[in-house]
Amino acid sequence: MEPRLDTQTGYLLVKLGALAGARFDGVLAPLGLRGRHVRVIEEMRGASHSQQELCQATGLDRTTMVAVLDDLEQRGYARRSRSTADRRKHVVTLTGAGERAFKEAARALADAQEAFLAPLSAGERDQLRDLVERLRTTTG
Amino acid sequence: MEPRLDTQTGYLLVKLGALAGARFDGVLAPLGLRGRHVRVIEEMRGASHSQQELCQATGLDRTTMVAVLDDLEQRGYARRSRSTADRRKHVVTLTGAGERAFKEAARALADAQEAFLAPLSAGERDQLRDLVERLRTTTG
DNA sequence: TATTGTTATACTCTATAACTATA
DNA sequence: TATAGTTATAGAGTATAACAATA
Repeated sequence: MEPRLDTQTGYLLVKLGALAGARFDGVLAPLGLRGRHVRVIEEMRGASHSQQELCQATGLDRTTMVAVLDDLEQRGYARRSRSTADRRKHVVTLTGAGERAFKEAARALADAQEAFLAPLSAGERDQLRDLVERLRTTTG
Repeated sequence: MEPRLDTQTGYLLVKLGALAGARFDGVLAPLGLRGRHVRVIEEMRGASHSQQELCQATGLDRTTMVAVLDDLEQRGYARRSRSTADRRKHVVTLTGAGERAFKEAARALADAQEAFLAPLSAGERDQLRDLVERLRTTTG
């Protein structure tokens, strides 16, 4: 007899990932953000990028990027301006408010992660991180 | 400076879970099944159930269950019949073809999991399974 | 002709609610 | 009136393709 699917590592990984994702979404929601916004902002920090470059860095497609930047611009977290070098491109820059929003989001996410991993000891968390990272870089 | 989000355990867990889910979906697709179908079939094995009971066992809601059972019935993997005890209920039973399809799917999933976890040693897989399981039962 | 950003369209999912047939 | 199953509808999410402006 086959072992129950829901006792297997693969299934557990899928479920745990979904659970973690929901937690993180829930933490960002009160800030009016979603994961993708945070990832895009993180990418913008320190330097300006074209939308194209942001797409490559984050893996979002360009139509999604338009919507994300619309959101960020509307909240005053980012600004778009035409590139003088290539007028097809938009130079996207992070505002001070955007930087502050990122810090707040990063803190909230770190707290949520801390709570999520709380059942494990420090050593076990390191183990988990190592195993997961290796799977992701090797398998994925 | 904050550490990159994509180097953190929580983020890695979310991504790895999504990756594993995509793999498993990909393995089931050629069989014309999705995860939910397999979970429902697994629940039906050995005993008959009402749709309601299948919903409780799998966490699917009843409108989704209708679609899943439509699929399974169309493929000849399941049959619905009126309960004589309570004619509102459908007694759902697994067919021989359904049982065979389940075995095939379970094997394909086991192979996919094996490949997915291949970068880890047997001991590390046990570790991973233990850590993930504990997180899921404690945190989730 | 190709590229950047944008908009429009269509498709999938899901969640809700309305409907039927029984109880 | 409540329950089991079904169907219909609407909303969000995503992916594709068409479009405008530059190059």
